[in-house]
Amino acid sequence: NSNHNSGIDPTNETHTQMRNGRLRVDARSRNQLLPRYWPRITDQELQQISGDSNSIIIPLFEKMLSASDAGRIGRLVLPKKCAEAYFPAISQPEGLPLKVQDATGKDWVFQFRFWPNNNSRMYVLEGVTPCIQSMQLQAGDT
DNA sequence: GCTGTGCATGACCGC
DNA sequence: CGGTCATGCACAGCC
Repeated sequence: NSNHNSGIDPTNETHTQMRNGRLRVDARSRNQLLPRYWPRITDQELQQISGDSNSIIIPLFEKMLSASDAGRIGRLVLPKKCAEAYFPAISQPEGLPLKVQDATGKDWVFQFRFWPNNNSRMYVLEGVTPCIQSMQLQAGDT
């Protein structure tokens, strides 16, 4: 778990909630992300995901899928701060292919890229349709 | 037509 | 009121 981070005050609210196994909010997420993207996975769910592996899994962010995320376009919009905090830095719009592993150990490859948007960027994952269909994800799912 | 790509637009929300 | 992001939409290829 993330308690190895010495910056966490053991008496604060986040820690208490984690001890109760009810709500986990990683300290870095609290600092950088809007509350709507805070990971809300429970310790119990996290333990189920990690299974028997020796991996330490640190929740970074969660997103509720929009209709267009889960639709047929196959593109999932990434919240900008989430992408820039936790994904590789990309300087070209074409971005990078990202290989990611789901909780069952299955590998997926998504293209992590961005579009120019006003004077900023919109980050997206392309090629998510196989994953979304395989997991039968719908709008509103996390 | 239809479908995918690349961006534009505008509602919405946090400040 | 400025930035974000869900979705609109024009354009290009293709059938």
